Amino acid sequence: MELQNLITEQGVRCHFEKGAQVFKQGDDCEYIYFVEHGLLKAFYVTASGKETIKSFIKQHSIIGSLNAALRLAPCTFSLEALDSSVLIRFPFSQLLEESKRSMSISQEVVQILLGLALKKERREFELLTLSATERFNNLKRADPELVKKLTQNDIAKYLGITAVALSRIKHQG
Amino acid sequence: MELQNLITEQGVRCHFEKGAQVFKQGDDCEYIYFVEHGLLKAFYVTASGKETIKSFIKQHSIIGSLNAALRLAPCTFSLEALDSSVLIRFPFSQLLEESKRSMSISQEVVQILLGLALKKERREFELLTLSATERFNNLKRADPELVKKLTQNDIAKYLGITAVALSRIKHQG
DNA sequence: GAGCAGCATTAACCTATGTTAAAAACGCAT
DNA sequence: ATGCGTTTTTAACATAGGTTAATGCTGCTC
Repeated sequence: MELQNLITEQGVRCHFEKGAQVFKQGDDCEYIYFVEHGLLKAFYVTASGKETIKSFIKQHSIIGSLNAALRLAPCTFSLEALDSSVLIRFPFSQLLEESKRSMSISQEVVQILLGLALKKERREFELLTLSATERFNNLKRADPELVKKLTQNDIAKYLGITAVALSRIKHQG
Repeated sequence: MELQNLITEQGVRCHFEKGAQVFKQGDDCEYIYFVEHGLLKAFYVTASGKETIKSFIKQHSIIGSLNAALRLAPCTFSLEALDSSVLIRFPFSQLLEESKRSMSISQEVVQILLGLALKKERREFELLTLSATERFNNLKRADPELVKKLTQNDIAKYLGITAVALSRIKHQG
């Protein structure tokens, strides 16, 4: 857990109230954030103003816009606290530097990226092959606690449908 | 390019004719494959028999089922040659071992995983926020050559729609 | 160049989800 | 408990995409 120590010791702890934005789509933000506690949502807003949620971020996960962290482009999504949250911010470039110096950090980075890739693959699978109803049932099964905490609106935006459609799904025969 | 050498020298070269399956959904397959040349598709088949394409794999990319490679579960998708293809197969566990021994290999693995995560993120974004028409236009823009080579059916399965719907999209006003 | 196989298009109808708007339920502050 | 703002549900209608089946096109093979 060398990486954990590095981030906790050298990172900057930031507090965000419910509703506060950590970064916004279009920002330059070269940090990654470790969630000490709280709950957040990462979401896209399309040109027409429609919001869709990429993922919910819980305690002890790491989040950041890869595009922005790698300095390839501005953030592709926004990050907002759904509950009062404490994050530790750490420059991604520094993480990559450290990973070049320390074998064990490099290994931890590999593990984190593998975990990320697995999660993204599961999400891609669901979006590509399941109906909204099936995706909703999956989410309830995978994380019932989370479903209880969220508004219908945020659940719907995560599933890629509207709150109206979600309400129909929940009450259909 | 230490990793490249490792794979080319110690991996096993395999030839697949058009239509041949490299591995099938449900298989145990702990290898990753480097595509020396050719074109392949990675796809899911649902319980009801519907096929959806996860990605097309071109020359010089690396492909494998992460779930299977990490020995967490059987392959979640199948891999099939769309053209006669030459792949070099390499055990994923060995790659992780080597990456523990060599800093530069570990760094290359990080780079590959970062690239993979970026690609998955783009795909997730498209599936979540764009209509089938927009996804089709994106694909044409991003890789017109690929679009020319594929059948309408495979393009549709990649977009998450049917060939009938794709035909409508192409010919609509 | 006739016949066949595989792919692409078209048409008709069906279903899931979107949109808008109104009504109902809930949750908090006083 | 009352009232207000927010969230959820319901309803009515619109649209994208699915399903099935028929038709048309392309390129082989003989």
